Amino acid sequence: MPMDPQEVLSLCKRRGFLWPSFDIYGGMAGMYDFGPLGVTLKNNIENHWRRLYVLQEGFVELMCPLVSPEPVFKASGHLDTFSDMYVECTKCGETYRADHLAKGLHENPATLGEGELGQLLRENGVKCASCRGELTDPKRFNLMFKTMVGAGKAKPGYLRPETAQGMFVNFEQVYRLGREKLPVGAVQVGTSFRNEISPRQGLIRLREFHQMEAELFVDPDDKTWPRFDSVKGERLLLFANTGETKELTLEQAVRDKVIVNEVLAYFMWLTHRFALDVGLDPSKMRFRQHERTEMAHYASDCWDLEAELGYGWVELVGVADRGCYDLSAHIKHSDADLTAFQRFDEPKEVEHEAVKVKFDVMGKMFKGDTKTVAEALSSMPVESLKGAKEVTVHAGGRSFQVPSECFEVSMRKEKVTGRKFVPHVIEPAYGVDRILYAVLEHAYSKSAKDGEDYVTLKLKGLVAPFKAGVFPLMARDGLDDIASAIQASLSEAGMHTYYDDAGSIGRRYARMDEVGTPCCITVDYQSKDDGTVTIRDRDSSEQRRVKKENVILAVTRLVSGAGLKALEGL
RNA sequence: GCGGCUGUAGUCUAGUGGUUAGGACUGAAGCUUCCCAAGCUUCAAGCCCGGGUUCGAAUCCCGGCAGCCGCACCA
Repeated sequence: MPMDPQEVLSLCKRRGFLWPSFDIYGGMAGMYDFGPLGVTLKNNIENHWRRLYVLQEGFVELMCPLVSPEPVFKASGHLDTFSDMYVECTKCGETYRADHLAKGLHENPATLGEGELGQLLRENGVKCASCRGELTDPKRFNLMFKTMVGAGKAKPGYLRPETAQGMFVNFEQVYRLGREKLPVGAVQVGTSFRNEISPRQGLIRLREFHQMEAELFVDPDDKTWPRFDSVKGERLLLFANTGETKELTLEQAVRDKVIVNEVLAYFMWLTHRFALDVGLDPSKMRFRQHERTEMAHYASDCWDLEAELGYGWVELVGVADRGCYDLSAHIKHSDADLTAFQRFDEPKEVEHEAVKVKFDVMGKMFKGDTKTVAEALSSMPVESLKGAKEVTVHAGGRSFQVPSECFEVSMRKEKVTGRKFVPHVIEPAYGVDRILYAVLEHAYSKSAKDGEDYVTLKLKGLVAPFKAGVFPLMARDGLDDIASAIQASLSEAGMHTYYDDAGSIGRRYARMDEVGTPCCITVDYQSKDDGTVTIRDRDSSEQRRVKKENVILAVTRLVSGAGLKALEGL
């Protein structure tokens, strides 16, 4: 039975995980405040992710500004493709994507400006599809928040719609700091912004949200990953865009070309691993391959990790092979050298056919155009020049007839010490808020106790905000002193705990169950006699006695999911 | 952004154009040597915001904001 998200969100507010922002001023759609438990849960999720990507896989972490100058998004394509033009019906108010209406009227309507597009629609007499009413002029709506940086001659700036660009524009630094070797990867964990038209569904579509993105720069001719072998027998459930659904080992998936390459497969596996670690239910998870039409045009393959939630199947993570698109775009717009260089073991003598321009002949013929023509000629494929009496060269918007006296094609020897290339990018992009919500929903468990609903959040110890509750059975007779000392020792050991001496013991257990605390320590009268305390496991609600000096060890074991039997001898 | 539905303490909810908006849970203080939301006493907390109609509006109307559903959107 699907969970009602309202119920989960209600618990989130009640217990201090998160709630809609700016409530006292009427609220603002698409914005959420994180409360004490939500912040801790988010930190725990993010830190585990760092453990995998930074510690285990060796990515380096960056932190870049949220506000970026316009050229960044001109290069990335966000300025053009992230903004859509709309027209509205003046009669019934229906809105349409202007470029969709212009389909068939122009070969590429997406390239037109507001004015041109408006004119095109008017000339062709396009009317509202539902009521035949007149349409307004196209209006641009960009999903990026715009601002101005500085006063006076202020420059436009945009709140970043993804963290990825920070890694791309810093490729030179990342490559250099990685000692100029590939593969090299960078990650960024932080806030991004999209001015969504209609935010919906709680944490699923926010205007201000959190991402954990990794950009792995690889040699296009070597899309392998050193740790692949250790996981190649692991299985993933794959919904391919061919319509087939298969459970395959990573090795099979790569061999059968279901997944385009090894490194992509590896990071899909790592994503799966991460999802299990933070407590997502494997029976409500799948990888879905993007349809060819849905994939960005430059991507060679893209898979989403989806989770089944009360909202349906929701994308949590996208793992894409983005080819050389991002770095090439920044090379083109910035003129920076965002390439990698692979030195050969031995320099190679390479012989190849090359065009040699005879400037003496050409200069007399083309005068001031010589340079332009020569450059264009040199960049033409050698095959098209060989044996030709005359070739047509297009340069500077003009055509030139160049006779063969002006050049010759000959073998040329070159010493090549290595190859220079634009790395390809493998991008695993995680949506923190969606993952956090999915973790909560998958952990949400309701049972009947004395005819009433009893809610337990079965969070993994790894992500649980509190690792243990610490209670004196009675807040007197010295039980409270013992309990306080135990809490202090757990804090010192780095564990976030919750001390509670109020109300009945069952109520205190219930409070902890509802926020997913894996275990509770209770100091009772026996503790005074023999120095033991009880430790209760959340999911079974059973308890064991352990010596109070072993409490840290006991909590550590329960948090790691070892179960009560791991407490033998403590 | 469009259309439909909705908005009462932290949560769930009752409510009639008319006195002090009712209940449950939660929360707080206390009592009860008290291990699974027990019991008792006391307390705190609410009509989304702004206009209008009316002698009088939580209730009717309009606008805004927010939520849900559908459409559109989701590089």
